[in-house]
Amino acid sequence: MSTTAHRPQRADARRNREKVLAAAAAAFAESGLEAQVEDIARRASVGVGTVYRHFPTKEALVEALAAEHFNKLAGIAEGALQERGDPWEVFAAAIWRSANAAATDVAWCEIMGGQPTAAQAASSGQMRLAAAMTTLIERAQAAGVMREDATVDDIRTIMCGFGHVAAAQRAGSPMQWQRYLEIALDGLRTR
Amino acid sequence: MSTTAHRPQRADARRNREKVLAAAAAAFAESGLEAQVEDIARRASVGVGTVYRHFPTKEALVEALAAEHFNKLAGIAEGALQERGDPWEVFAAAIWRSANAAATDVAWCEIMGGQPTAAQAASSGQMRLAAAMTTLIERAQAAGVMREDATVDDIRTIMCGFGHVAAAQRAGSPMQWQRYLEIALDGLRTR
DNA sequence: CCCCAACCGGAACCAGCCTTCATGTTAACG
DNA sequence: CGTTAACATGAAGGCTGGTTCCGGTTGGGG
Repeated sequence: MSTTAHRPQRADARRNREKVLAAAAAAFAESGLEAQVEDIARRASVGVGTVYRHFPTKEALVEALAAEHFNKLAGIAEGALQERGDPWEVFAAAIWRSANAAATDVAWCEIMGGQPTAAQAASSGQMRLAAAMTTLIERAQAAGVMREDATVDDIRTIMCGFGHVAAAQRAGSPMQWQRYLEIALDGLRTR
Repeated sequence: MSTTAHRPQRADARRNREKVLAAAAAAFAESGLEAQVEDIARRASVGVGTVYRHFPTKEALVEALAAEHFNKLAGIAEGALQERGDPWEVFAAAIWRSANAAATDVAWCEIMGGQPTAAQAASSGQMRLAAAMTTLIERAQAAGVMREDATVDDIRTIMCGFGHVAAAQRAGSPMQWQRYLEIALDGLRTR
């Protein structure tokens, strides 16, 4: 009565799960969150039913990818914690790295741009990201290179704006989000 | 064969058109662009068919309101052109006035945040807004109080981000868009 | 090799929402 | 007041896109 996992998971099932995840990542990256489940299934060479076997809902799929994204962002921020040098440069470089990672992925931008779901807010990636960012900010402020009143929420807000700008202008002027970041970062710096 | 307007428009028709427009403005302001046509009709005490008699499509209704909004923004910017005083203060005040006008109107924020449709881009409001903004920017730059490389497109981008931030966070922290603007404006200023 | 639970496929289903249309009503001109 | 074209109504239509479900398939333990 304890071995619920006598037949844990079939090999092909696991394989399909990965295919779906990869296909979803590609579809969302290209078309944003409005990519259709059927398109994802097609890319994975799988029926829609299979997608739903592995993820109860389209949103669950999004959530899974969002978690991945936030983990990557957390990784970038935590990496920056290790770096030596001018705290401002360290902070700014982390932001630029994050932006560059997200900019080519429409869904990633949209996730950053939208307000986080309950699931996201509680995800470990978000927590780690917020923690690392807080330290980066404090260090920069201690060195007197970042405005004293800046908070993690401000960064979140700026990155939210970034996400929208990058997602919205993927058709128009492609590099406008870089200008956006230049200006916003300048606004965070001490003068 | 010239008088196509023998019976130009019935009085009640004109009245209904206004009711629809007002109802749409209210519905969009409250629920954003995803407000439903049926809701608009209900608010106007009118059938959906009547809405479609006056506006061929929901999008046309949005377009009409968008034009109104851009005219208001143009008015604000042109008003600023008349003002005396530090060009930075004049510019910044115009931005704040615009933001405050839009912030309580979800659809307005979404319109600012989305990329402009062809119709919008060609609207007289947009043109006037861009023209006035350009002058405000040039004056500030001439006075040495705004970064030299700033352009109208940068302002557009920043206001696009603003729209999204304000619309996205209407549920969460309500005043975060103000922080956003503070920082972005600081980034535009000369240090 | 057999068998069964796990798994797959994709047509059918369903809900939300914009739009149309056939029918009934009304302003306004003569 | 009669006539008519303009107008209003809201149920029905149709499209889009997520989700379900059942008949068929298959991995893998015995």
